[in-house]
Amino acid sequence: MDELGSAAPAGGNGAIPRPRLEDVAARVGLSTASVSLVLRGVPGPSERTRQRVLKAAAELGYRPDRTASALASRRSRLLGVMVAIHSPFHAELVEHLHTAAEEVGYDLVLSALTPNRDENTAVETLLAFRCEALILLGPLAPASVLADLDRRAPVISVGRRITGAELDAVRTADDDGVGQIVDHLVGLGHRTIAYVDGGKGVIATDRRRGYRSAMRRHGLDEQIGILHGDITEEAGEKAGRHFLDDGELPTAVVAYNDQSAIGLLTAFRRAGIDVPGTISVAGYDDNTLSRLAAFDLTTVSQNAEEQARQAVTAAVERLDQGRTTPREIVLAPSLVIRGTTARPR
Amino acid sequence: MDELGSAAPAGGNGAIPRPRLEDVAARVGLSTASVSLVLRGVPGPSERTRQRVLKAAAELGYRPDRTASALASRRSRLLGVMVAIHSPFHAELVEHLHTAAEEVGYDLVLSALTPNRDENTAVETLLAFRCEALILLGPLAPASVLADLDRRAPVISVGRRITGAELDAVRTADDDGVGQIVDHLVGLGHRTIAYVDGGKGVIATDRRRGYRSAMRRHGLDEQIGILHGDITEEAGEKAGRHFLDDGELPTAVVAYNDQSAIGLLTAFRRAGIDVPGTISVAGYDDNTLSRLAAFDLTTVSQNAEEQARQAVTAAVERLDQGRTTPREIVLAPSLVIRGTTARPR
DNA sequence: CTCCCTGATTAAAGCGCTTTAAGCCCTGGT
DNA sequence: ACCAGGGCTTAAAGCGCTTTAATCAGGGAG
Repeated sequence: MDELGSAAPAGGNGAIPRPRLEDVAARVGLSTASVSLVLRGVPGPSERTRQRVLKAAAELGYRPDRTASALASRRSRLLGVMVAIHSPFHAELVEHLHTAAEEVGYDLVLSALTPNRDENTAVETLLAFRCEALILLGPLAPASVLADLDRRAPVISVGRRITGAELDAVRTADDDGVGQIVDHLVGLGHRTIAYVDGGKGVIATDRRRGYRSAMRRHGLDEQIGILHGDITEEAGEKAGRHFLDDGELPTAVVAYNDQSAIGLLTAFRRAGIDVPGTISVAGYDDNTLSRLAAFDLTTVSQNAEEQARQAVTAAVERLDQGRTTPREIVLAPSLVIRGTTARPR
Repeated sequence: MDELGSAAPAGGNGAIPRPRLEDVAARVGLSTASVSLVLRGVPGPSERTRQRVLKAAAELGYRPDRTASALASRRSRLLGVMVAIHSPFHAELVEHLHTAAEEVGYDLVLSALTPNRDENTAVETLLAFRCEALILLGPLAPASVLADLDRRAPVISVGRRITGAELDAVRTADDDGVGQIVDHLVGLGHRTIAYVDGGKGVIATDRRRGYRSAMRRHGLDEQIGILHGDITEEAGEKAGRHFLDDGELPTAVVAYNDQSAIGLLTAFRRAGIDVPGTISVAGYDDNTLSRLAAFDLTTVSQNAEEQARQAVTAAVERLDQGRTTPREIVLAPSLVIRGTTARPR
């Protein structure tokens, strides 16, 4: 196919330069201006011209040079996404961000967060690429830093509540999510429902609050029991062993997240305690692990797709529709009932 | 801090433009040429000039515009990485690619592969960003397509063996990896060692071959037993049930990958069969799951860090050192012994 | 015929950088 | 006193595109 000498430069070194707008223009005997208009689908050029240009471009294998057009148009049409590359949940968000962005004519630049690459580097990279807006997945930086950043480019925080800063934020109602779990368990007949905490972050605070108020709502104030924990599997395991040592098992345990819940499951199973026969366990996040048949964990889904969609919408509103007052979009999480919760006894 | 009006543009709409090279130059009364030289660390400018420029740039919060410099220098210093965003192994590779690239003065552009975003789009995006080389993680495209691509920009395939095409490839010796597992099991005293296959891909073929030849090497030709399977957890579970239905359990099972091995574990545990007491199980990949205490799976590590490093090196060799003949770099995988393998009986 | 549109096309001026060749100013040799 | 040479600095020409204002060819109206 494509037998024209037009084809391709060498990957080696003596590379033939890729075709430019000018080459396409020369081929059809038009100006680069016209070609540019056609290729961008701007109305103006006649139908005949349009066809000829399109044909020539295809024949030459022309691809616009993003860097050049970004420079000239002062618009990169790029959304920068900071992502913790190891997080399955972020992976899911990215997936949906891609499709949402494409629908509105934007492209994504991903900047990974790793043990050696902090939020600052990640963000500076995005800015260096001239991203027009920054979508930060689960940013940890203080609200004030994010606010400063927002002055350089619109910032949309995803998955984290921002307090005390005027910033766009998309998130799910974490307290509500935990509330749903508690409701579910109470509905099954549970009364002694313990909670394994997730530390001192904003999210952890919300979930803990959700647990507390749900318990109160059901008149189970007396049964409130919170164990220290964090975001890791180990924390869950430790909490599990704590329950076992204690002798007095609750009939259900809700964990801060899926990782922690899986730690609990591991501890219980190892001790020969049947889940959900003897004790019910629930997590939060609906991550890949929770879906494994080996765990089949009841959990709460954060609805990645909708969050992604809203984040892109927020960005577009600020970029193309001149919105300037910050917006907080809080979505309702949804309970995912699987095999680790059942009637007590 | 930073109380200069110099500070920051507005994230809203009436944004103050970011400082340009020219602004820095004006501030110190020099030409943009000099400032450019200083900022890039090119020798020439005097020490005094250097200091003044650096100071001014810092005061203005100047950040070079990648797009502009890429355009002007005809070098983007960008490596494009195609990554299956959902893969934990790829996440690890990306992490190390970042650090390796940074060491040689390159930056990464990630392009995600998702159910709705195929290899072609991913790659075209990278090219549109003017990436100088393409690092493809586990590409599925036919070798010929990759070879064509290589004509547009140097391609480095990671994790997959490329046959019949002149291309750079970095991978681990999959046959050797499985061989190591078999050796380990035989060393423990196992003789009936079954294998759950991974389908018909290049990698699956290599691993299967590794299993076969290792068994033969140990004079266990008679014991060779290969079950149909694929890359998923379900496949492992199915294989596990098959063993159970069959009645005749081998003393050890090696799975194509960790996912599949975890499926096996799930099936066995569910049936009340003790692992590794009654049967040993091993996977391949050393992914995040295998490390969970709940699984604690014996597996094979593909040494992400070294692969990443080699991939970047290969790219740099072609880009900056004019290497033009393709190179295949095959690394030795390493056995990771955990808790799912033990002496038989 | 002339004039004024209208629709199609394009010349030309950048976008924010890099890079090359030229320029300036000194110093030191003769 | 003159010139060569070295150390710094910079003017200016792009990089590959976009965009604005201007040009141009027709066509219908007057």
